[in-house]
Amino acid sequence: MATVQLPDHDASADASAPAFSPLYQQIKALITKSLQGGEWKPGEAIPSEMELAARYKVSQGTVRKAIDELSAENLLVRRQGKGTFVATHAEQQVQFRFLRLMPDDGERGGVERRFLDCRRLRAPADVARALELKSGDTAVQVRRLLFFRGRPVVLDDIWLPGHLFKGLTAERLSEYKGPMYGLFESEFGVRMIRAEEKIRAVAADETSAELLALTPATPLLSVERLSFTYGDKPVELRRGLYSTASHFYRNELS
Amino acid sequence: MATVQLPDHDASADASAPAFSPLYQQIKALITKSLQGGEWKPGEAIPSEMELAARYKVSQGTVRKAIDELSAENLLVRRQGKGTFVATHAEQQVQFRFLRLMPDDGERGGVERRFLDCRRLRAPADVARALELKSGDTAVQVRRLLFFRGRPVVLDDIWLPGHLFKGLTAERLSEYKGPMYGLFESEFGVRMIRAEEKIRAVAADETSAELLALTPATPLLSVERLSFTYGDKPVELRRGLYSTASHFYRNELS
DNA sequence: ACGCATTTGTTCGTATGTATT
DNA sequence: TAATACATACGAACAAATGCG
Repeated sequence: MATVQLPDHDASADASAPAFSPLYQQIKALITKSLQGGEWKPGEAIPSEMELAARYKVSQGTVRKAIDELSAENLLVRRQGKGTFVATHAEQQVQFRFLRLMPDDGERGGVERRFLDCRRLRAPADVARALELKSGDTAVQVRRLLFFRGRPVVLDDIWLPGHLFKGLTAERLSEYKGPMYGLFESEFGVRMIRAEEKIRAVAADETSAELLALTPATPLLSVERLSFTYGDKPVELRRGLYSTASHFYRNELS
Repeated sequence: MATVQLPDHDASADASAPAFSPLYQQIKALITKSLQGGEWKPGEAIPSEMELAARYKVSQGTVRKAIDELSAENLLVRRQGKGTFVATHAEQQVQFRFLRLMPDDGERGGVERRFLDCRRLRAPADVARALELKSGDTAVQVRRLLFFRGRPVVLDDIWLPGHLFKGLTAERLSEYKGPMYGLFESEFGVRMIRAEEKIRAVAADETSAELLALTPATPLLSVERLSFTYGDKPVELRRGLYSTASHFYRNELS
C-alpha cells in the first residue's frame, strides 16, 4: 500500500511545501525504488499492471499513470501484448541512445571503437567535483576513439567513480560488444538514465589532431557530458572531441 | 463526431498501413486543425474539456488524453483551475524557448539585439530547398547580433519564406519587444512549434570575427536551425554562429 | 491454422480533490 | 462562498498484439 494515502487534509499544511503527492506519484516512487534496488533488471519485464495494482492496493489506472510517466522518462518501455520492460542500453534498436553525432549523408552505419587507455588514479579536482567524490578518491579514466566508416571522428575522455567500477579494464571494454553503457549496466549495475551536455567549439591541439587524423587548430566540437543514474546521482563525466568535417551534432527543439 | 470512428476492421487491410487511429488521436488531429486554422490564438484559452467532449461527442477522458499529448508537445499549456491555453513564444516564462546558449556562470540575464540587415531577395538554391520554395521565390533575409551583458555572442543569419512575411522590416523587428518568434506569431500568424538543429565547429571568418569582437579563425559553434510550423512545414532557416569563450550550448539527453 | 489466455491500449462513466476567480 | 476547470482515482468493458498449445 502507498504510504501516506491522502489523509483527507493536513490541517497544519503550510504554503509552498509539497506536503502531499498524488497516489500515482507515490506508486511511481515505489516502482523507481524497485528499479534502483535491482528487483527488476534491465531488459526484464516488470509485473503486469494488474499484479502491481494488487501489490500496491490501488486501481490498475493508477499504476498505468505511474508507468506512463516512467516510460516517458525512458526508464521503462511498454510493449503491447507482451508487457512492460526495464529500459536497457544493450539493445540494437536504441543503440547509441546518447550519441547525437550523425554523418552528413544518410544514416549512421557501423561504429568501431578503439580503446587507448584505461587506468585508475586519484580524481583531479574538477572531476571529483563533478562526480561528487571526496578529494583523494580514486577514479577510472578511459580514453577511446570512435570510428565512422573507418575514419576517426570522436575522441572521448571518460571519468568514472572508482568505487563503482572495480575491475574495469581495457580488455573487458574491448571484449564487450555493444555500447559501453550496456557493459556498465550488466557488469557493474550502473544505469545511465539521463545526461546533461555542455557544447563548445575549440581548436584541436597536437595530440587530438593526430588521433583524429587532422591538422592542429582545426575547430572541433567539445562535448562535456555529465551522466546521472537514479536519484540524479552523477556517475560519469565524459569529455568528447567531435570532428565535424563530415558529421554534425543533431538536436531536436520543442 | 470524429470522422471514421473505428469501422470494425477493414477486410482489405494490408500490412504496414495505418488505416485506423484511436479516437483520441482523431480528436487530437481535430484540435490541431483548429489551432492551425487560427480558431484559438496563441495565449488564448481553448474550450474546456467538457465543452470539447460535447462538441466532438466523446467522453471527457478521451479529450483529456488528446490534450495530454498536445501539451506534451508544447502546443498547449494546461493550468489547473484556469483552463488550457494555446502555447505562445510571447511569454516571459518561456522566453527564448529555443535558445540553448547559457553563460558559464549562472543564469542568462537580459539579452539585447541589434539588427544588421533585413531585405527581400530571391532565395539561394540551398535556402529554397530547405524551405521548400520554388526556385525564384523570394525570401526574407535577416541578420542580427545577440548581446549577453553587453558583449556580442551570437550572429544569426535568418531566412524566411517571402510570401509569409510580407512587410517585415528592420524597423518592425527593432520596435518589437520580446522574442522574434513572438512577433512572427502575432504579426504574421506563423507559429514555430518544433525545430531541428545541426551543430558543427567552424573557424570564424573576417566578417563574423569583427562582428563578434574576436580574432579570425577563432573556433565558433555553427548552429543551423530549421524551424517547423503545423504539419511539419519548414518556415525558417537560421544559421547561427555562437561564441563559446564564456558560454556553452546546453543540451539534455534522456 | 485456430483458438485461448495474457497484457497493454482505448474508451466510457462517475466521483472527488485542488486551484482559480 | 460558489462556480468553473483541470487533476486524480476508481471501475468496467472491449480492442489489439503477442505467444502458446
